[in-house]
Order: sequence, then structure tokens, then C-alpha cells
Amino acid sequence: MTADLSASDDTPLRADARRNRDQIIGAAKKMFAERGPDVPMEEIARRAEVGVGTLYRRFPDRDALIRAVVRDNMADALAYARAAAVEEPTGWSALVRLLSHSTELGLSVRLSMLSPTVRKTLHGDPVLRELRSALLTAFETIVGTAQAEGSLRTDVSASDVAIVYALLLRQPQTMADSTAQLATGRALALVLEGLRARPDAPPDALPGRRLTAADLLLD
Amino acid sequence: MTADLSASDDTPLRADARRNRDQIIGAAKKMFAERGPDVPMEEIARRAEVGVGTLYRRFPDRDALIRAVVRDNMADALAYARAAAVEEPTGWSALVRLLSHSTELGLSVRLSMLSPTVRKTLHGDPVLRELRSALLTAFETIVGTAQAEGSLRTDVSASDVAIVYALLLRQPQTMADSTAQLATGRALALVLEGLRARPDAPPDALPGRRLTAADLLLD
DNA sequence: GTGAAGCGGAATGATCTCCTCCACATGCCT
DNA sequence: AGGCATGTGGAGGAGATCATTCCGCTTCAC
Repeated sequence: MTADLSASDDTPLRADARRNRDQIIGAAKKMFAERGPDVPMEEIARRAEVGVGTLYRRFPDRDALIRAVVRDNMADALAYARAAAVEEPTGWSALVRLLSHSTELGLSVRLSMLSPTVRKTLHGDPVLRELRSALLTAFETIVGTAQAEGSLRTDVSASDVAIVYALLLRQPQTMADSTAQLATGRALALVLEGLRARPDAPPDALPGRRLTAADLLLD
Repeated sequence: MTADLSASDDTPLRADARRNRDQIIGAAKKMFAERGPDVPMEEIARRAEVGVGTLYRRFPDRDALIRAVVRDNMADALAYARAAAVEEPTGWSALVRLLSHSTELGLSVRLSMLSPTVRKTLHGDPVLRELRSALLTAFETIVGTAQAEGSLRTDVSASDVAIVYALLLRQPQTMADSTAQLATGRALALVLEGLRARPDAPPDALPGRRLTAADLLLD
């Protein structure tokens, strides 16, 4: 899924190794999303159908794995956001598409927001910094477009949207999957309703000030 | 804070013991909220300014503590919801007050929703069952009133509101407290905006079906 | 003043994870 | 085909972390 935005390694990696690497990242992504950043390495390996040794050869420690997962995830989210911006006819529909689909974006945001430890790990990674800034730019484009066309209320910033989004994405895990999905869908629809521009409403109804990129993640 | 809704113990508990017990519950509540249901018992004890021994004498194991905390929390939330229902002039303002304040309600909902383990612990506790049902009733009263007065959209149920609420309450912990509060406040305002009845809007704009009490927590 | 109830926190033992290491397997290049 | 560099699995050592107990001392209540 990920383009090679990471610093190109010198050795091209053997075919099976590459496959295993991808499986590991995929498994780790799911496990992190479901059970937080502390899942045992061994379980990740098992889910990836790989030995622990393999996992450790590819990623020297947990931090490296987390970084890789978040990078991969961010890259996916970025691709998705850009696609939405380009392919959708209106800013509003791009916004809807962005918010509706991407569990992708959710994971990395959630991961990096929830645990102080993880934040420390991610902190200062240059690739991530670049990805994040690109993602925020994409977000801003969409939000800007939607606001310019008069469909999105103007007293929110891209960061506002991102945060609400992140808050909503945490899926309740105790319900049946179908129920959880239903609930998330409805919650999302409600938020979108709240985000819609109202010609009659006062222009600055929200409390406080617009959130900024700096509020989003403090490095 | 809590009325004695729990089964009355036979021995009245010495004054200092009672105080310690309350401190423990208070500390545990905060720690669970901040760091999840797995925080070490010792840290809870330290925060409560109490020895581990004391903690264990009062609560034979972690499960007992969790149960006690959630009960206490639910009771608070219930009291709060009832107060809002009675004291506020309109259903809408009661709803706003309910959603705006009560981090209380948030904790127990969050705790019981997030971890399957915790859910198992809580499952079948009769006191809790009663509390929860009373709370949902209070919720329904408020939601019903607000809908009857025409301020709340009619295609949501009390359970819908409760879930959105629970989703939003999870505070991002990596931001400065002030920022987190700001973000939560704005998110809440957006959701409220989405919840408001619109005379012009179609009456059933939300996807799926209304959530029910059964969706909320499956026992 | 005195006995019962309560307290603290060091010590114990069990559990859990990370991570290394190496005999073996597999892809790749010629 | 064949050789070897690259890659693989997973048992086990080392260490960390926690829950829980226990008992000499303190505090309340009468």
C-alpha cells in the first residue's frame, strides 16, 4: 500500500522477506488498533504468521515497529485524503468521504494521541513529520474548499475537524461489530450535521478559538 | 457523593476506615479514567495516600475495586442526570447540561465499553444493572422532553445520544490539559449542533436504525 | 485506658515479555 | 542446477512487573 516514502534502504530485501515484512506491519496495525501499543511482540508475530525472530530481525525493537506502522498508516491516510480531494466533485463530498471511510487515519492519530510513551517514540521522526504536515495540508485543502463553496461552517479549522474525527473514531469494542459500525456511522452523521454551514446561524457559535496545527500534536 | 445504594454492610466501618475507603475509590476512579483498568494496585494506593494493605483489606481483589468504582460513578451520574432533568427549564438545556458536564457518566461508560475483561467483571452485578437502567430512564426522560418540545431531532434515541456522548468523552491525553478541554468543548458543541431539530430537514436523515438499550450494553 | 479494628509497606512468589541465538530452510544469481 | 547469502522459527535466559500476604505497630471508640 505504502509508496516508498521512507528513506530507501540500500539492500533491496528478498522477496519472501518483503512479504513477511508487509504481513508484520499489517498484523501490527490491526493489533495496535484493537489492543493498544503494548500488545506482546509474540502475538503480533503469531498473527503475522511469522516467528518472533523474524519480527525482531526486521524491527530491532518495539519502537521501530510502531514507527513503521504509523508511517505506513499515515501514508495510506494521506493517499486517501488526496484521492478524496481530487476525485470528489465538491469539498463537502470530499469531507464526507474522508470522514466516513478512513479508519486508516484514525489509527495513527489515535495511537499517537493516546499514549504519552508512544508520542515520545514518534516524536522527532522526520519522515513522520513530513507525512503529517502533508496530511494536514490535504485536510486544509478540503476544509478550505468546502468552506469556500459554502457547505462547511466557517468557524472550524482543519485541526478542529481532525480532532473531532479522531475522537469519534474510537470504536467501542464491547458491542457486536455490526452494532459498533452502526453506532459509529450515526455518530459521524450527527457530527457532519453539526459541521454543515447554516445560513441563518451566527457565524461564531462554537466556544473557544479555532484549534491550530500546534494544538493537534505538540512536538 | 454516593448514596448507599449498595447492599448495606453489617459492620458500620470506623471513621478513618470510611475516609480511606472513599479516598481509595476516588483515586481509583481517576487512575482508571486516565490509564485504563490495569493500573497497578500499588499506584492506586499511593495516590489514595494509603498502604497497599489497606486497599486489599477493603477490596479483596481488583475486580471488587472496579465494581465499587463503577457503582459509585454510576450513582453520581444518575444523581447528576436527575438533577439536570428536574432543575433545568427545558429539555434542551437539560441535555446540554448533561452532556457538557458529566465526565462522571463518561468514565463508567468508557470503562465498561472498552475492555472485554472489565465487561466480564461487571456483568451480572445486580446493583449495577439497576443503576444503569435507572440512568437510562433518566436519559430517556430528558431526550423525550427535548423532542416533545421540538428542540431535539426526533430520529435519535436516548441510546444514540448516550453513545455519541461516550465516544466524544474520551479525552486526548497528549495535549496540554487546557487544549484537550478546549477540543472537547468544541467537539461537544458540534455534536449538539448536529442534534438540534431542524424544521426544514428531512425527519429521518440518519443512516441505519435508532439504537436501543440492548445495543448499548449486551449483558 | 484498653481492646478491637485498622494501617503500612517490605517481602514473596508467580507471571509475563523482551530479545538473543543458532541450527535449519529458502530465494537468488550464475 | 548448485552454492551461498539471506532469511526463518521458536526455545529459553534474564529481567521486570505485579498481586497479594503478613505482622508489628497505630488509632479509634467506648
